[in-house]
Amino acid sequence: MKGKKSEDIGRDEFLKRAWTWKEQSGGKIVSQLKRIGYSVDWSRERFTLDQKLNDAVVEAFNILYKKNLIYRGEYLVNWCPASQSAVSDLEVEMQEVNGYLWHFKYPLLSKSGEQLLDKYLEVATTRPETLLGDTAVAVNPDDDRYKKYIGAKVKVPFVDREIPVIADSHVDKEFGTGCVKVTPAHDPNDFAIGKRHNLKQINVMNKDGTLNINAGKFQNLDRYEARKKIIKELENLGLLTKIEEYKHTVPYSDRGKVPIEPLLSTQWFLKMDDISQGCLEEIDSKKPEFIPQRWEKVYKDWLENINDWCISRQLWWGHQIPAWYVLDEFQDSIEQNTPFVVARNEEDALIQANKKFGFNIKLVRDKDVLDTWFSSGLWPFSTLGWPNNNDPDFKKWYPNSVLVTGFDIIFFWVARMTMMGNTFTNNIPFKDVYIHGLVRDENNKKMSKSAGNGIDPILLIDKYGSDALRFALIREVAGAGQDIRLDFDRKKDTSSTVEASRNFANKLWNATKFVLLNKTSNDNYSFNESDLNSLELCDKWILSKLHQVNTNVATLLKEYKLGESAKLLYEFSWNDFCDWYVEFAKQRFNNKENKNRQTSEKVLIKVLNDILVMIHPFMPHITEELWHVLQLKPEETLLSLQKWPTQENKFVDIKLDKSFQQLFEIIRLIRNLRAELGLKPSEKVPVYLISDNGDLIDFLKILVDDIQTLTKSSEVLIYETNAVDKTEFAKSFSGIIRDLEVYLPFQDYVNIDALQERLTKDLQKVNSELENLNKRLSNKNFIDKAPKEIVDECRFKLKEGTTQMERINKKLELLN
RNA sequence: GGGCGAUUAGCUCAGUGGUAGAGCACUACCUCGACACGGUAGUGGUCACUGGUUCGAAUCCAGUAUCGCCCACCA
Repeated sequence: MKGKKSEDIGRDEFLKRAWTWKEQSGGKIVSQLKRIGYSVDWSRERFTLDQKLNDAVVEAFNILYKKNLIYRGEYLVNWCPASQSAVSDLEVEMQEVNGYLWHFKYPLLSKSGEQLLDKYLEVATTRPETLLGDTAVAVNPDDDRYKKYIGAKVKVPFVDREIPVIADSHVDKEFGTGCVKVTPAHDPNDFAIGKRHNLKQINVMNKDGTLNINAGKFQNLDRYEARKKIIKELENLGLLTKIEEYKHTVPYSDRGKVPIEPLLSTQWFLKMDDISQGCLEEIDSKKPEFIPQRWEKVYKDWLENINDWCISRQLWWGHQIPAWYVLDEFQDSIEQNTPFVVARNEEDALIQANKKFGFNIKLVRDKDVLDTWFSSGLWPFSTLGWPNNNDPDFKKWYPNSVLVTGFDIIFFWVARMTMMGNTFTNNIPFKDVYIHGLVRDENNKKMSKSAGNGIDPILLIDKYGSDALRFALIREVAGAGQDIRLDFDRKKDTSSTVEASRNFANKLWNATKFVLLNKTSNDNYSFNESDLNSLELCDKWILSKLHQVNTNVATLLKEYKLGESAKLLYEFSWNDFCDWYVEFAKQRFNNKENKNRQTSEKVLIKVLNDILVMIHPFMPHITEELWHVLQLKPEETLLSLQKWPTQENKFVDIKLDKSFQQLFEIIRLIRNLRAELGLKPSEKVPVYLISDNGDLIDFLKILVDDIQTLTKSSEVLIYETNAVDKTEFAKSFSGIIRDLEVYLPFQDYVNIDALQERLTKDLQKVNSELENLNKRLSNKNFIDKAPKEIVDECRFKLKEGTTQMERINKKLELLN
């Protein structure tokens, strides 16, 4: 095991060796060291600890120590025998294993003396080897079976220790035999019982997981070998009564991947009660505010049930604990010594004084280091110059605005930062905590290094580009912190979600190409008075749309709705701008006599510019590039530094939006009718638009050329209802969009069978819809209780549906 | 054992009281001067299940199932 304490190679040597491991560990060592403030010194080929960060850590330790929040004590800690270090509760992972529950008997002694009775108490355990450290047997005080034995003694086999039978309400009468062997030095539960009953703590294990001298004849055996041997010998003694198969959870070390051993040892602890209490008070007033909100409960629950934090680690990397011990010439162990903690930069003075006065004492610094999360918890302010509260960075940027992170790190990091921040700066270090989802693999499993189910982002970046990957992930995070299941095809290294984003990037690229091809001047895109007067309807429409998208995206971003923002921009760019506006613009550019060409250009550039600026945070590279060629900006002028585009309110025109919406529906209907007739784009036929809505007629007349081109019609004829004789359209397909009728006369049609089939299907659909509407409208309750608008809408739909049905019937008639 | 989230088109997901949407995939047509990584028109769904509230439920409530995650000292 790398960095194993027992090798005792020394801190310097470790860092030297770590340098040689940095490659074979795949960067793991480097990232771990960097995270706690080591930097890479390439010239000296070693890692060095950032002095400023180290000073901050020492300062923090001192403050906490002086407030009596840090203490050193002998407690049960989660001991990882592989890395030979204590680990915190959070680094323990529970794993379900198929194990056994062994039942065996402890011989009872008579109450008066040492007389061995012919009676036994039966206990059950999953870890028989710990019996060597037993100091009591506990029963429930209300258990009638065992009441009479409370106060008696039993004899522990092998070590021949006489231990008392005690009563403790923790014991469950129903489970196992109802008798629990109590091993205060090797089980957290038993430790608590031991405290309550003042039991001796007998440690039977060494730090590497082998048994120690207290284990008697089992000394030096590994914990699992000892288990086997003990079971065998218990059986030989006739004390083993039952072996039950038993599924239970065993704590494993996250770090060493071996079962944790609860071990009695001397460690440093941080008292959490007061600190967490402070944060609990703050969270009541939304400090910090969690987005999505549901994580607040998770954070709160954890703070409410927190235990003291074991902050010492027996590792070589990290910030060494700034505590010193005085040893006289005969001592070489610090275990039993009282430490004293000194402030930063005082160590030297201490050593000097010691020398100067010729004290014949040894000063030894604690060898342990701090849990990496101790220094990470200081990160929001230690990186801004703290403990110097007058540092300009600290003054300007603290508290931070938002922390973006995954939920897996709420306890490790977020809570530690809020607690440290609250303690040292009287401030929660950030206003908002945005918790994003995690990427899952195609089997819905969390991606992790250890499971090996990760997706190498480089594969996707090589194939689609980093902008595409970034945009795809943002687009998918829509459901506020919902996990992302990437549709990654492992065999082909493809993902259709990322591919769609790549296509979008390509669309932006080509839209910009179109604009550049048609650009005639290098003027900027700001409008003057004459431009405003020569804006056409479609210009006004796209500017109105742009304004709305702009404000909506700004609002969504403020609410951290990143996915929705991305989707909105995607739709606006592709559907409104590329599909419709660019097509309108083509018309204007193709018309050589167009006097407003300059204005059209300006609108086109303005809209594209704003699209690029708004999409920039989502697709930084391509937008930066396109923006530069569009605006002819020098390399040093960065899009990243541009302000969010502003729009003029006067461009918003909801009525115009609605008119265009109807226009699009009309165009789609014409295309649809042409498709039904099987007309090829080259086959041009006239189309008749008929309405008694004067405003609509005026509107359509202005855009008549656009309708003609976009529907590939030979002619678009617009009439008022009473000005036309509908019998002329006897042989025509028709449709209706609100108050406008569309007629498409024709000579021939193709694909009669297919069309007939489809029309019949349409008819069925409309019929069932009408049936539904009729049912609702004939329901008295509905008429009475539903809002008027809904009822009216129903009536309108019924009318529309009836006309639709007539038209389909007519079409079918014509086909026969 | 406790808690949280998910379940909607073949796939990945939006939609949170008025009768269902997007992208990909699929079908047909289209190389038309930005783009085939494209355009146009389509096909495709008992909104996991069972009850309840309501004139009306994918949407609100209760329960069930499946999947996933987090927390937890039953020896």
